Order: sequence, then structure tokens, then C-alpha cells
Amino acid sequence: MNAFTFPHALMRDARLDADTTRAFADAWTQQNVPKGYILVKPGAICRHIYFIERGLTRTFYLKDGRDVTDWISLEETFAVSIVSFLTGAPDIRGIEALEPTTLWAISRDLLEGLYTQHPVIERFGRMLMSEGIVQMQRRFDDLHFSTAAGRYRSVMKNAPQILQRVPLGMVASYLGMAPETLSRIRAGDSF
Amino acid sequence: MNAFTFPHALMRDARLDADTTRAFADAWTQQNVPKGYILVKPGAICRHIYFIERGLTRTFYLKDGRDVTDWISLEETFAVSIVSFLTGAPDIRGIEALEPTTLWAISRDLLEGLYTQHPVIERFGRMLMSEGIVQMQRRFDDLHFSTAAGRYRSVMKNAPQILQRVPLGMVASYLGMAPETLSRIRAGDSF
DNA sequence: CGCCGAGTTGAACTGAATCAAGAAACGTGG
DNA sequence: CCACGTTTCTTGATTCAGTTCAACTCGGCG
Repeated sequence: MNAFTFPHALMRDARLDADTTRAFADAWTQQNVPKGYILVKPGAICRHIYFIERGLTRTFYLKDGRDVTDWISLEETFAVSIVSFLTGAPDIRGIEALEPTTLWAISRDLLEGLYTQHPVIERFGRMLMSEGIVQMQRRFDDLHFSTAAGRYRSVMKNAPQILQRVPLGMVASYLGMAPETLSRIRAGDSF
Repeated sequence: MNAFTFPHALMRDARLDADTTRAFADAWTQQNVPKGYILVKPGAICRHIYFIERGLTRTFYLKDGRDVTDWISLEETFAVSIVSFLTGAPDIRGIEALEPTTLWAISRDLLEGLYTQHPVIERFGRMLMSEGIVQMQRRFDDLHFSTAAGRYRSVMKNAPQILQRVPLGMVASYLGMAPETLSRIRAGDSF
């Protein structure tokens, strides 16, 4: 069994018994990957969920030849190409470490086995998906009818570390704007 | 017990035993509401998930004094103000029937009880959330870096009934554009 | 009929993209 | 530790997609 603590709120809320905790912890594998490491290739099937202990990752894809950052996962959160993971089909999205990153991975197969054996882990999975929906809704709202400056303010408020740790170009595409626009907003050019 | 068939794929996949099916079916209540009926008031807590049997609904909110349509739920799909339902907190989003609508409602309390009593229903809940994520991701992708015309094509391809059954202004805000823009795209004005 | 909300069409305006140079910052090898 | 090339970021000028404002048309309904 791994010397493994799972600090995420979802895990704390799940209140697992000793046996379940053990089975769950055993299913996760630690990985240390360097900056730039590709955890999931664009166009491949995403067979794992990753929990970031230290470092950060981005989910990205190519759209009309340009690199689009779809999601950024910081410490204590999960990284996954969610549609691929859930459907088992390939997806254009890949996952890349943006810093040297320590993470814990669990495969879909193992997770589904745990769901069947331990209903409380199925509950954990449901809460994880629910939390994902809430986050996606927030992100969607930012994109639906707000200005570039508004989206910048939103990320400044909710996750300012992103702006320090992620290259400007990637943050810009994450926010759905051109890099030049983000540069100008950040400089305070009348925006 | 209701004479109740639940035609959604998620339900079929769940493979419930007779006892569970009964408990699950009993938890849902049928409602018939007229066009324009407000199922959830904007600013209120959404305490139910609705399954649309016939008719359609929209989830909407006011942003800077203008009405924004956030989601449209057709037959055989669910309508819910998801963040409010999951967090139990009020949300700006409300839900309105856009046609005379027959739907089935289940309360959060009853659903959580079922989750605890019937693990297979918890699985159903997990799959429902997962399906929701996949749909939101698709919607998000449409909004993130595509043109107004591209978003129109996307809805034309995936749910053309929306364009026939929902007033243009609501479809426009659903697609994140001004009503005039949608009108012009639809007319084929060079877009 | 005549009103009213919904949709259309036109013209002007604007936020953000694009195109194009430079200026910093970064890392790699000498 | 510096020099070099490469990538990232900034700044300016121009263009363009889509909004806004305004006028007009159409269809439904008292």
C-alpha cells in the first residue's frame, strides 16, 4: 500500500472505512514527470484520472492548426481528458505537465472495479463528477457573454497562480482570446 | 406506483432489479405545466431534477438586465439548475417551460435517500453526472473559439428542432450572439 | 381594424483579431 | 558566466466579426 494521503475535500467527505481506504489507496500509482511531459497524447484515449500533488498540467488540443488550452489543473485537483475517459473513445485533447509534476494516477478499469466493490467509492465518483460539472458551469458562464477583460478578472479572482505559473499564450487561449489581447489587458491598456 | 417508463438510455443501462425499479419509479412525480410556466424561479434553490417527457424547457438568467438562455432541454432529457441542485444554494438560473410540457420530477432529498439505499441508483446518478459533463464539454467547445456561424451550424447539426421550436431571441442568447446576428446568419447573409 | 411582440434589414460603431516589428526572457553550449 | 539563438511577450497599426441602434415588416389577436 502506498504511503498516501488524499487531501482533496471530496476524499475527506467520503468517510471511507479502513478496508475501503486501503483498496482505494492501492489503486493509485504515483508518477513524477518532468516539465513538458505528455501524459496523454492528443488523439489518444485517456485511460487514467490524475490527481496533482505538486506541479500543474494543462489539457490542450489543436484547432485549425492552433494550440488551444482547454483546462488547467493545479495542485489538489484532477487532470483528465474527461470525454475520452468517460466514453472510452479517443479525443483530440492531450495532457501536458507544465512544471515538474508529482501526481497520482488511477486507471478507468481499476476505478470501475472499485465502484462495483465499494459503493462508497461510487459515491466518491459521483461527487467528483458533480464537482466537475459545477466547475465547468462556472467556466462556461465566463465564456458566455463576457468580455475579454471580464474573463481576465475572473481568473485573477479565482486562480491568480495560473497567471504566474502558466505562459501567457496558454492562459490567453484558456481564456478564449488572442495572446496580444491578454498582454494588453494585463498592461492595463484602457481595457 | 406510477405507470412509469423511463426511456432514457442511462436508465436502460442501469439494469435495476424489480424492487429498485419500484422504489425509483415511486420517487418521481408527474407534472403537466402550461407554456410559460416557471418551474424554478431565478434566484431560488432548485430542489428537483426534471425529466422531460413531452414539451421543452429552458434554463435562463438575467445578466446585466438581459435575458440569457443557458440551456435548452428537449424530450427525453433532463432539466435542472445544476449548480443550485448540487450545492443546495440559490442560483440566478431559473427554469421555464417553452411549450405545454409533461415532465417527471424527483427531489434532491428523495434522490439522496435512494442513493444510500440502492447503490445501483447511485451508479445511475454518477452516470447522469458523467453524461452531463460530456454535454457541457461539447457546448463549451462550441463557445471556445468558434464563430457565430460555426455555433449556428453546430446546433443545426445536433439539435435542429431547437431552431423550429424556440423563439429566435432565446436561441441567439443560447448561442452567445445578438438576435440580429442569428437572424442574418439564418438568412444566409454572407456569413 | 390597429396594436404589439417577434423578426428582419440597414448603417454606424467597437472589441478583439490579425498582421507586423521589436524587446525581453530563457536555456544551452561553449 | 557569457554569447547566441529561440521562444515569449509587448506594442502599434489595421482589419473584421459581431454589437448596437434604429427603422421597418410581418403575423397573431384583442
